[in-house]
Amino acid sequence: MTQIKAHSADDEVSYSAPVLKTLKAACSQCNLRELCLPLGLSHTELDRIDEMMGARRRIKRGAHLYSAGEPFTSIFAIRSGFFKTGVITEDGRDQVTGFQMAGEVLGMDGISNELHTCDAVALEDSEVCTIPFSELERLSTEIRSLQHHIHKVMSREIVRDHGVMMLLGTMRAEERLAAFLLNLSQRFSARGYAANEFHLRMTREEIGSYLGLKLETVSRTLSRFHDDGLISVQQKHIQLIDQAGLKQIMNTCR
Amino acid sequence: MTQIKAHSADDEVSYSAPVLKTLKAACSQCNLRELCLPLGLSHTELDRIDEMMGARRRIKRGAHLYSAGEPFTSIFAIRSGFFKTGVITEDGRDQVTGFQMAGEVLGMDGISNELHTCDAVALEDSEVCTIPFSELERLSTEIRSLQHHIHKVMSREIVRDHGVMMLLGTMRAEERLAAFLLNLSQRFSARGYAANEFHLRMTREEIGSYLGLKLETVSRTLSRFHDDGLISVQQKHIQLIDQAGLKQIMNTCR
DNA sequence: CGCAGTTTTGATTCATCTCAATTTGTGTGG
DNA sequence: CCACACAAATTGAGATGAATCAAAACTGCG
Repeated sequence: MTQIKAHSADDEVSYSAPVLKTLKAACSQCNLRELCLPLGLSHTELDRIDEMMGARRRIKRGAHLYSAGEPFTSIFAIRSGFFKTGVITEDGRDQVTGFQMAGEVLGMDGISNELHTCDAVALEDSEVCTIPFSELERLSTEIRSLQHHIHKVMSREIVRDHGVMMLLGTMRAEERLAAFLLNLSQRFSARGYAANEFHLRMTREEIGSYLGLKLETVSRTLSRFHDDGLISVQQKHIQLIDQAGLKQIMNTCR
Repeated sequence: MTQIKAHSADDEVSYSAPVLKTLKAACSQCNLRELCLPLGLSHTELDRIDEMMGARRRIKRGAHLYSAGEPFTSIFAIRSGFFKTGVITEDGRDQVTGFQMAGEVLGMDGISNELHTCDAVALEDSEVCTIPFSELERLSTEIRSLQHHIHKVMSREIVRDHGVMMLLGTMRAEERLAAFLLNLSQRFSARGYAANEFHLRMTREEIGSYLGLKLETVSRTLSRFHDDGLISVQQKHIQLIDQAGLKQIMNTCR
């Protein structure tokens, strides 16, 4: 259902290549390349990667890119948009495991059992590049820098997860929120967006789930930051006014 | 300092191979092979893997296998013993990110930046096989099942981390402890040890750090389990008396 | 045998959750 | 385009689970 939209990719009409070609992701043309791929690839290597890539897919806000339990075949590179990933237990508990934005890779949890182990949901209309995983493995036996890059990306995910464990295991609510806001800021600015003014794509409940807090606590803590002049909050619109102050909270709180 | 002991590996004296050979890990001889390596390797492939492997290393209880900030060159397969991994922030906060036992792989967090990002400490006298990572990458371009196995192992680590995030984010103290004990039990029994009687290698404080609780809470909760007839606790000696009851606590608590 | 590190247990405090009411925002259909 | 309904966010008051502080008991090691 979600891939129907791929045909209407309106930023691709200028291409003169045959229809089938326009459905595919073209890394060689992509300005996010340095996020998904290693540096220093030759033209031939890039061509082979273009060849290997699967279709682009548009995911409407609220739609699932994949769900826990589905068979795993591909990982996904986010071309534009914003996602959350999360797991749900039998007894209905929900844990958001991460928020992902353009240039980040989704779905690597599925490799271990050939099944996706979490849900990936678009938080705004998004576009992803499908990367058929066994194709990727095949090609990476020939392009060593590509192979190493896969390892790096997976390792980065592990390191990130350790950071979240630290956050959940040792930090109090204020510290968690401060860390969360600073992390978002840093990632937005790395993508050329404003570092201290952004729009939250997720609800307070989703933030809370990610940070191990209740939505009321998230709301209250944001209000306190607001009152203390650290940030400005108007619903989902956030301005970081005193980044140094937020950093201080992250460390000094205890 | 920690690798000095490698020479005294006393279970290797029966080998007739030259000294240098006895220092190396021999996967082909290892009964933990199915945990570290893919199934269905040919003799030639196994030989090449043996060739690629680095030295075995003995790590005394309390010694570091590696520390955060050290340059990354190898991952490690645990041959025997027990480890903890953890991160420490500048402001001195300590988070145990995992406990590892025989057959599990350590150090994959280091791939992303060529630096170890956490500490790995032996909780009992242990032995590990050093796997030089760039050698492993080289060889895995030739042995596809090996390449896929690396991906699986890393993916499994990501899935495990998500489980810990769920635990830290949504569970109360009793649930965390119950989940922790059941997880240990399951891993011990997968290695042929008793499923419901084991020795904790870590302190209450280390358990607490892993579970996001204070050591007093860990102790109290264990005592409560004991009083309720779910387990028997005598210091580090644990018996699971009512596994079903523990499972119930994991789910029904809320 | 004694000492240091670990664990247990108790009393109290505090941060976060829970429950509840209100306000604000958003999307849909008349 | 407005009004209505529903979802999201804010705010308050009170309950509670885990942290903190403190002291005692146990373990193992030199």
